[in-house]
Amino acid sequence: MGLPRFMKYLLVEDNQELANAVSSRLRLDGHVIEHAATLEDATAFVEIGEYDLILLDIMLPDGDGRTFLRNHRSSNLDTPVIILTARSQVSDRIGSLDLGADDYVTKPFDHAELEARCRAVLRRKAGKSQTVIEMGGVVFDPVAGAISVRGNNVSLRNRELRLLELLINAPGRVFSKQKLADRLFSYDEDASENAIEVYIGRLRKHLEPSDIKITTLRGLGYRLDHDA
Amino acid sequence: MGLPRFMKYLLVEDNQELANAVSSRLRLDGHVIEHAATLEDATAFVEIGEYDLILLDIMLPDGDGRTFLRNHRSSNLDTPVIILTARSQVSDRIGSLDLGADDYVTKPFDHAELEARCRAVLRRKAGKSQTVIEMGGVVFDPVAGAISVRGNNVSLRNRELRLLELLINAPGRVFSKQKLADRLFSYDEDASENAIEVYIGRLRKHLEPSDIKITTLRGLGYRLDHDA
DNA sequence: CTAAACCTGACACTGACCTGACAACGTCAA
DNA sequence: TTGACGTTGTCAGGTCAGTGTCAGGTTTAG
Repeated sequence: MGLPRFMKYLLVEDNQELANAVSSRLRLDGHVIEHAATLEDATAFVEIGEYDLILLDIMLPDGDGRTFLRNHRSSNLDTPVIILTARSQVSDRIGSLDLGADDYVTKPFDHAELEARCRAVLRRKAGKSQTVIEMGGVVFDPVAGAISVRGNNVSLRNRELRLLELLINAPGRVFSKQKLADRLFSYDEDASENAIEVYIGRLRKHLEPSDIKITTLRGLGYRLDHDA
Repeated sequence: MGLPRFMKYLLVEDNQELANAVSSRLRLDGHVIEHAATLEDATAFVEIGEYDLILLDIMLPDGDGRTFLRNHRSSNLDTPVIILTARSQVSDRIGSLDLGADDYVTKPFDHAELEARCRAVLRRKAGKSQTVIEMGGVVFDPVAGAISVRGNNVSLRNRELRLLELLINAPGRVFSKQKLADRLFSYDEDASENAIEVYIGRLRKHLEPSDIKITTLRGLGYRLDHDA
């Protein structure tokens, strides 16, 4: 990777525990992290320093993270921003689209996943801001929560969308049904594993015209593949 | 590959029976296990010794395992942590990912599965996201659940894959049929030793075009060799 | 040479997975 | 409130890939 090795991050997050965990993780890789717990702090930080990447929580004690993002963009600053958002309805994301978020990660997240996203965004920064994921005839816009297959807009339901989101962000990787269920359902919902099978089926139907297919690995899980 | 063969584990678990089972199991592979039954003990252990991997129960008599995890992370220690959690505590294990756990296993678990997770995490740690193992024309990608032999993708079944994983992680080491059976099958499955012979045969067939051979040592077991 | 250990093609079975149908639930407008 | 509508998870029935056993053949140690 031709990227500079060490980056400077700004983490805007009010949950102290989560902030500590993320910070210490990223520091292990040699990055510099500064942490703001409020919008006010974040604004102050940005005025003083320069950052390579901003990790931004949406729900903050003194306001909506999107206001920050909007102000940031209107100051003509192109620092890439990754949104940290709670397990959410699609509607939460709509609106971030025009504000110029570069990517988003839904809590809870694997740290490996967060790191991967950061690297991806930083790599992209060399070129232009690209938020949509395109693959095998499928265009997936995570921030808007919409997909199109071979040019046709397809409206996915909430669960289908989130399932696709999980799979397409790690193509070629196996997800056990257990893991998918953990990510799709919150703890008070107890859905059977069959629910996952059903959703995989529904999603497959939507993806039929594309070159993306979801492979079943019996006893292991599912994997999204891009067949040539 | 490249990994030290013997690791030092810290097991934090208050259930004595389970702790013994896990310990003795891992010791069979030559690893060193230290066992802490309380948060207090665990903290003491971590202050004194260095560990390659920590297995951490969430519910402990003197507090929540996540407290430990949080402290551990904020001390900038990057020892990988795998959470052990009961099936019902879904929210626990999800939240733990945010706190910097590397993986989680739900009780009750197969020992085979626990071992697989441990290997995966250790590999990830050592190889900096280089998770694939390459050897004698065989590329083994545990995350994708796939292998390729001389460039051709080969789809292995669940059991074949796990058998290969065991062998390729310790090339040159002899595994008795008994040991392989222990690793491949859980307690409630009682397969004959012949099943192992069958799987070895099937795996050999897949590996035929490669430079990897599985050698039979009569009366002792099997060994994976890389012949020049 | 003999017995034990190992190999392997064939086969039956089980349970993991798929899918159409449906009921429960929430939403929205009237 | 009512009813129409979209979404969601369960269920039951069917399919089939993966699995382990077996029987008979082959190899090896002593």
